[in-house]
Order: sequence, then structure tokens, then C-alpha cells
Amino acid sequence: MSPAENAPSTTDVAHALEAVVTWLRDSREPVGISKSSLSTLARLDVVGPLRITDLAEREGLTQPGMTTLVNRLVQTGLAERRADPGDGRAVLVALTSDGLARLTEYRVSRTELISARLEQLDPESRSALAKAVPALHRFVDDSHVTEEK
Amino acid sequence: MSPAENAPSTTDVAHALEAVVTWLRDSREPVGISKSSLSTLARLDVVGPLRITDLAEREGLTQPGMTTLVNRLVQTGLAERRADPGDGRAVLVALTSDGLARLTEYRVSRTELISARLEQLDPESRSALAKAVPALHRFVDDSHVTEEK
DNA sequence: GCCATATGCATAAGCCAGTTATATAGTTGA
DNA sequence: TCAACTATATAACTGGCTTATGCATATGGC
Repeated sequence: MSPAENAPSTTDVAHALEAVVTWLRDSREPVGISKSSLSTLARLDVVGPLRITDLAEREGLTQPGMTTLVNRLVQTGLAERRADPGDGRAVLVALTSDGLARLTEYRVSRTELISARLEQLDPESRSALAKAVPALHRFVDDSHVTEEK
Repeated sequence: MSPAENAPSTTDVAHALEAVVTWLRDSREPVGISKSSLSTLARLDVVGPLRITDLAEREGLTQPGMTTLVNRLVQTGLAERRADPGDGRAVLVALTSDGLARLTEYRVSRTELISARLEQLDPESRSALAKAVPALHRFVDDSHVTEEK
């Protein structure tokens, strides 16, 4: 409960991370595009063209929900539907260059927001955060986590 | 771009924090209550009873939106409306004991989720994160930030 | 003290992003 | 070749917001 007095416990770290998440969530400026859409664009950028069903599963939406979302992306020119060679039922959703541009713009603005904030911190804090970078990546990386159940 | 080779830059830290935010957002389990409702309950817990208008401003909603949200909270027994002594127009929204219990339950489950993940990390990573706790708190703390504009 | 104006909240109507249920087109294997 | 399965689409509905508006109370200049 008191990271100032003793060494921070796991719970203290958890609370600090939650606080950061809350701050970053609240610091989102309206960007004219939904969080789901941005997340889907990012997924397409990272993974490449995907089927509707596949996208839906990865993004945690239902298939009809993803169909609607993709409709919006296509209508605004951020993504396109391609035929899946070898399966006439399926569709491959792919990022357009406009979609990539939009995604990049968003990523840059977010990074700038956070960086500006970081640069206002005292040097010791910045150093501590810099040293925590590998740990933060390990935290979100599933590959080393021992799955249970 | 390569935190593994050189000392992590501010941009690297920003990306790591974004990655954590994304992971924590995706790790939210359905909880039967909206994010806005939880955030509002937390606000009431931290700040104490507030007016509808005040709540709306702090939570980034419109006043009618907050009226509706408070209606839901009241109907589910998580909050209550009190008369504002000294202003017959106003209402003070306050957390009920049920509301506090629900909020606590959520907070505990979140903390447990994150803690469990932390405990699977290697000791050096855990140590690095523990040392970063004060810096994380400073990052989200507005009080020392030099405002511009 | 009165009245014009401002303020706090509620209601109404509509929008948007999601849901479940169902239909249609294409695929696959016995 | 046809029954069963799969991928997507469409329809109808819901939740959580929005804007526009109304009503009650408060406030200050006169």
C-alpha cells in the first residue's frame, strides 16, 4: 500500500500499471474513427489480409459485427475486400494505402503525446522507465507465460 | 527502434506503455457493467458525492448522458440521488454500499489478473518494474507537469 | 420584492456500434 | 451427388451515447 516506504509489491506494480492505463485511456482525443476500427486496422497491418471470421475472432467481435465494421472501413476507403483464391465463400480483408496512412497518423500522434509527457519527467524517473522497457514487453508477451487450465 | 541494442529512447518507452495498455484493454473480461459506469463509480468513491453536471464534465459525457448513466446506477442499486442542501435544483449522486462492493470486487479482480501475470515474469523484470513504480505514478500525476498554451 | 436571465436536471428523439437469429452461397466428403 | 458444414450477409433489436428542448429553481439589477 505504500511504495514510498518499502519496496513496491506486486500489487503496487499492478496498481501503477492500472493508473497508467486509465490515464492513457482518458487522454485519447476524438479521432473520428472508433477504437475497434483502429484496432482492426492495426491487426491487418501486423498480420496481413484476413478473413472476416478470423478478424472477428481476433478482435473479440461476432462475425456479423465484423462484417459491419469492415463495411465501414471499405466505405471510408481504409480497407478493401479481396476474393479469396481457393474459397469462393470467403473474403480477404486488406488494408489500403489510405488505411495504412490513417493508422500511421494515429500511431504517431499517440507516441508524441506519451513522449511529450515522458520528457517532462525528472531524469531518475525517465531512467527507471527506460530500464523497465524490456520488462514491459515481456509482460505483454504471451510466449513465455506458462498457460494453465 | 531497438531497445535490445541501445538504451531505450523516449519513443521506445512510449511504445512499451502503449503495448501494456493494449494488453490490459484486451484482457478485460465481461463484467456485466459498462466501462463508463465503473469509471463513474470509481470517481464517486475517490471524490465523494457529486452533482450530475460535475460528474458529466469529469467523465467526459454530456449532462443528459450522465443523467441516463446515473439512472442505471440508481436502478441497479449502485448509487443514490440525494438532495443538495442549499440548491433545490441540484442532485448529489453518491455511492451506495452495494456500489462500493461492486467496485471493490472489480478492482480486486483486475489487480489479481495483473499480479498473476507479474508473478510469472523473471526476477530481473519484476525488479525493473518495481523500481519503475514511482516513475509510473509520476507519469500519471498532473501536479508537476508544466502546462502549456 | 420582482422579473429577466442563468443554471441544474430531466425528457424526447435519434444515431451508431454492437448483439442474436436467420438466410444464402459456396465447399467437402461419403 | 447430395447431406452436412462453412463463410459471409442481412434483419431486427439493444445499449449507451448524442443534440434539442422543457421545466424548476436560483440570482442579481432595479
